[in-house]
Amino acid sequence: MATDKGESLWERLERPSPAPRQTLSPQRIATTAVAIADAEGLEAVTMRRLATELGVAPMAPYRYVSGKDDLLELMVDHVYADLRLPPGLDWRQSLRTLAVRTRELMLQHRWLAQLSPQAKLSLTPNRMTVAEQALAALDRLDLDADTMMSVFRAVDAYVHGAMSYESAVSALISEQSLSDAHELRTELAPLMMWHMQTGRYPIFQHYLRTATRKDDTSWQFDTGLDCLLDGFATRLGI
Amino acid sequence: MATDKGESLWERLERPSPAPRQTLSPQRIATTAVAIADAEGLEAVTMRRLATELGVAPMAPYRYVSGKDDLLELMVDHVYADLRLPPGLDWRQSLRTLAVRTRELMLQHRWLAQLSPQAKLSLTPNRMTVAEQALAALDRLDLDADTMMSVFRAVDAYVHGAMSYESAVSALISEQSLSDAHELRTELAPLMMWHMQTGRYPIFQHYLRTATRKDDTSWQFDTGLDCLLDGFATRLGI
DNA sequence: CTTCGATGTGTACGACGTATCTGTCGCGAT
DNA sequence: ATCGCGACAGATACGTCGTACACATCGAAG
Repeated sequence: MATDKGESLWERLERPSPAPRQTLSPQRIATTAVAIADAEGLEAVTMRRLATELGVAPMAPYRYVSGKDDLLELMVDHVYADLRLPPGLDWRQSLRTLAVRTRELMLQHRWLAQLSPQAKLSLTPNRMTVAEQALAALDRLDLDADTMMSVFRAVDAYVHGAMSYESAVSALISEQSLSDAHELRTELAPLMMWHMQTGRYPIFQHYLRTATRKDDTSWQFDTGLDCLLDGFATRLGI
Repeated sequence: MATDKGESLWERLERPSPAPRQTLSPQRIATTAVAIADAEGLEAVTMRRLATELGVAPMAPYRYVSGKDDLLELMVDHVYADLRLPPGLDWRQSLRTLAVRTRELMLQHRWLAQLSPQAKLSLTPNRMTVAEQALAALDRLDLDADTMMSVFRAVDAYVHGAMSYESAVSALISEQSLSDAHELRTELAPLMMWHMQTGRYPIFQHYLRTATRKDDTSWQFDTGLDCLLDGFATRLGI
């Protein structure tokens, strides 16, 4: 009923030609969606917003992704394309750079660590490639298949868990447009104070008073990671 | 305009008395919401659904929780009340039972592991208590505050990361009403086959063919955990 | 009896994901 | 040169969600 409304010819000619076709592609959709998420956070990534950004009708992207879940998978795969492991490293160097690079990736794209677990689970080509590279480094050790995989998974679990926490904190910081972690703590102080005033958390309180690396997230990440790697070394006999 | 519509007296008398007041409480809200999530998954937890289940108008719970985020925090705190560490354990036993109990909690409430990281981050009394208990076990070791916290955090990160993965898989299983993990694999087979046919993942393929504990998620969890604990032991000199 | 704060109700709005129908382009076969 | 078809994008609409806001109703204190 709206198509044959008063609009005729001239108006229709006025309308920018529906583009030389092939405006959309999974590539373009992925980069655009990632750009939105990088700039304004995951909650800004909306089917409608994506379409607007692409200069296209709300339903258009559905030709390429079956729904929002698909879009998220596409985004994950897209950013993981940047993650490659240099060859020729021993198992420990491999796992370590895997972990560190993944962390860097998640710091660059904070939304990555905020995705729901099932979006991160996705068996995506670029994620598979990363896994394969890490497994390749472990394959030389003559571990049985189960152990090899569980070593890989343990590192992956640590990285994701640690980054979930770290990027939730950093999201809190930028959400309130605070400049650094120290300001965050003074912001959160009332809540923390309330907890502490109950006197139920003496050791935690002691930590808050005496710790000197509360803001050194890299150190915290690396320390835990190195412990984990030490564990593999001792338990599996290098 | 709807209040003084035709409705008069008899209709108003018919209306069930607005209940003897104090129908709602944070407690009741939490248990009800948790029950919904346990039974039908996190996506079934809706403000409207919650209200219906409580026998109350959609906006009523807002007197007690400021929004959906608050509700999620309340739910997290509620289930963590069940998690206590027995006293008198050494540091390793403490961290291990902390991890294992947390895993059990997340298996009991699969939605826990599916929450967005910022919902899990919440500084909730019962979570604080758990942390305090774990830190207490570490406090006897004379580590500096930073190291102590990073040990605790590493275990927490591992647990959350591992359970994110595990419960995403188990959600996939129940989502398609498959009876066990083996059926899942035959269901996922086409996708996996497609990946394998590319020939780009030879080591992964080797794992799929020769691994015998692919479904033993407890073993996988415990193995990674024990490696991590070994790592603390060696790196920190017990 | 009146007044008041605490508590639950009713209604409504805007945003979101997405099903479906319709129009239009480009290309290969006739 | 034309026709028709399949791939592509537009337009519209529906149902559901979170939640803002104004109102009604209760219990108890004055």
